[in-house]
Amino acid sequence: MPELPEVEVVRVGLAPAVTGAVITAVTVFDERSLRRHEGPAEDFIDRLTGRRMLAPRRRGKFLWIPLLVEHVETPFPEALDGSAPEPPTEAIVVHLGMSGQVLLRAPGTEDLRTRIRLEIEHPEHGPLRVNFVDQRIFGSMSVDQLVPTADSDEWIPTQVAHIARDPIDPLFDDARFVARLRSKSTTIKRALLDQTLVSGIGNIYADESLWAARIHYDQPTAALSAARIRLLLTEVREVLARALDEGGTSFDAQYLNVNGQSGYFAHSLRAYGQHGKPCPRCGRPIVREQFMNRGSHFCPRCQRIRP
DNA sequence: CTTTCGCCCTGAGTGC
DNA sequence: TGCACTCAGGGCGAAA
Repeated sequence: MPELPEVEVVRVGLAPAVTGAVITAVTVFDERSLRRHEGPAEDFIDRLTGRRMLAPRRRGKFLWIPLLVEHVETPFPEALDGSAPEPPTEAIVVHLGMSGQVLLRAPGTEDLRTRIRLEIEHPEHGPLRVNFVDQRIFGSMSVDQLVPTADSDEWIPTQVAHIARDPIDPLFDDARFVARLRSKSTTIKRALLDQTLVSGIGNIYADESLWAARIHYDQPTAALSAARIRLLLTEVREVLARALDEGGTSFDAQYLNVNGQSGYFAHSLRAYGQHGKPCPRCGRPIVREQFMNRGSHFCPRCQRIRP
């Protein structure tokens, strides 16, 4: 399941190939991968063909590539006097969902279950192919408008505007996160998975972070001290940083990074998928329980609900 | 308003 | 061997 580290690996891998490149052709093999695009496939294709891409950006699990404005006719008279170039107003937004992959390929390369394909031309690297592959089709590509953020100079896609900053974002507000958690009537894993509170965390890194912080997944957040939430944030960052160091962790063998290389680093997981195996801290078997229609893995000795 | 729930989706794996 | 069934879960709209 691609979470923040996997998406960041894709962003970093994609950056040198797409930044400055022009999209020369677009093929949509499965319109279901455009579920987040407003408009038909023809609109998606028309908006992208001929456009030049800028450096890819990311927030949480969302990835987007801003598109340079290259109008033949100048829309605003004041731009005629050689003023600064227009900032990008649109972007390609990519979400990998459960099984999405962005594969950077030589021209002509085919990949099984390619849903969308971009042919691009880079000024230095020449022609390349970007295959968006997605087995379960929970992921998507779309063209979206960029809108200003309230707390910085950057612009983000409208689809991403409601998503909170992620824990490794320098502008992530720890104090605000603590305050929001403590004021909610919810439990901690729900909160970690709520992308409007903190983004980028999915089921794997939620379980890993909670194990590291010794917090039970169903612990009510209102009963957590500010210090304990701050400890959890520290562990979240530690877990994400370790996964980033390893190039993006995923238990899912089908996860491939941008070059098609496997990103499988299951050996670093301490709780997720480890049910029946001894807890690396106390030796008691890790337990798996159903929670929110997904699996929750935890140590029943180290992680207990506190009043 | 806040919180929870159900749906989307497919191929690998399992059991009879 | 073949077939029916289960499982994985991110995000979002609708319901409570």
